[in-house]
Amino acid sequence: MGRKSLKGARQLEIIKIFYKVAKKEGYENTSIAKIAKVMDINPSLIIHYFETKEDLTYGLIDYILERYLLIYTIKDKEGVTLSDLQKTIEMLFSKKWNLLFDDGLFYTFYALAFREKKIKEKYKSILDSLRFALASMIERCNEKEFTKVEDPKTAADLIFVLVDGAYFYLSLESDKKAYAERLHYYKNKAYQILGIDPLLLADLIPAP
Amino acid sequence: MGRKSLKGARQLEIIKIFYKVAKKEGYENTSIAKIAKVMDINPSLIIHYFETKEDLTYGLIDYILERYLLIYTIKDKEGVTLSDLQKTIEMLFSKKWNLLFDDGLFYTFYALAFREKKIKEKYKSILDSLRFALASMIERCNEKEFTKVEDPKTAADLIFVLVDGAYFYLSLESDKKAYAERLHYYKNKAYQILGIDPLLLADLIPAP
DNA sequence: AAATTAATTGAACATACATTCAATCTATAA
DNA sequence: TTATAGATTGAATGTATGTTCAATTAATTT
Repeated sequence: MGRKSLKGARQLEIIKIFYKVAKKEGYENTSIAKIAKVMDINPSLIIHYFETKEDLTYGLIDYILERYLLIYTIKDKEGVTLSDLQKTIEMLFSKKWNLLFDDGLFYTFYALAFREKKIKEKYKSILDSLRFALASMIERCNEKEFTKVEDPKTAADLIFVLVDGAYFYLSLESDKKAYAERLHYYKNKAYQILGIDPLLLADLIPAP
Repeated sequence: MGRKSLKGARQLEIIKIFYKVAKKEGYENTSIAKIAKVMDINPSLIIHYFETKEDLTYGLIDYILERYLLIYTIKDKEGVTLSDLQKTIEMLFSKKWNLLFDDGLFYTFYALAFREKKIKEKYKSILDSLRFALASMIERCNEKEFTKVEDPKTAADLIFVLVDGAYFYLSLESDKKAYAERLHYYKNKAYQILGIDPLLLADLIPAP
């Protein structure tokens, strides 16, 4: 008996507002009081659902990493086609995910990982699972002889190094044309690693 | 007449302690009061030399970026040899600079760049100058026919993408062996880009 | 209707923060 | 020696922080 618990739902609501405020004003400028004000609730209610601010922060990190994982949604099905692999590459080198999660916050918590082991492990496991997913996709493409990639795991790693390295620099680039050209260049490098001629797939690739 | 100004020297002292404390406890946990306590001076003295905390933070960022630039010290002289280029590559793929500046803080302020235009410009200009320096080094090696790199600028960019992308992932890797192996692999990729056979240079490269 | 469980509020807490201002101390030049 | 400019202190300010606790309100079951 008693009242139905809203814990899960309420926690998510709070995290979403936390995310929203932190995106706008920065994580370090986002207090429990601010979140409460935006939600028009009492700050102590937030403490009621998350015992400490630390817990709340971990909640936000999980939220962001889940969305980070979500954007790539690398297919796990058996019936992988070359077009699936290609769509994945296109996705990795697009900037669609900006709509799903904030780069600034992603890097903020990445920086935090250097001092907090828990966060480091979270990030590591997410990054690993993405690499693993891409590697097994390449493997299945190999099996069906769509590709002939020698070492799928190494190839997947290298592609992600390109992705991460490219965005690290390009996030600072304000010239949109330069941005697009560079990204396109690195994308072609990725296709090269896979032994795929991007010209053959031209129909599916939007012109740069 | 009057007293000699200590401004410059004192500012540097303060920044160095700021760096030290922030490295240990994180930027967001480092207050003016904490810095003052470590230095055994009054907090208001810090405000006297840096009008606001913002100014102090910019000072720290400049300090870190200067050191970041310093570690690479790409030679600017005319007499560039193949060994100079090679030393640069070795340096880029070593982790020596950990002694000079803290990765965690470097990424902390990198994350801040997403919200603060001034910081973004600082980072961009540092990253660009490194790329430019490497590109012109390659060019001079081309002139002397040590290398035959088609597009030195693009090659330099690509090498830095490898560096940045590799460290982005590897900073989360705690397995030292895996860390070293991966780094070595990406370094070889860099040599490949330059058309240099790393085996020919084996004497200068420490075994992985 | 009564009992129970959870949601929510509101007041209060100690603490830490960046910054201010006036006062004092100290080195240097005239 | 005296005037002066800068170094340094110390007290004070107002604001924001995370967290606590008791009190109240609302939903659900018996």
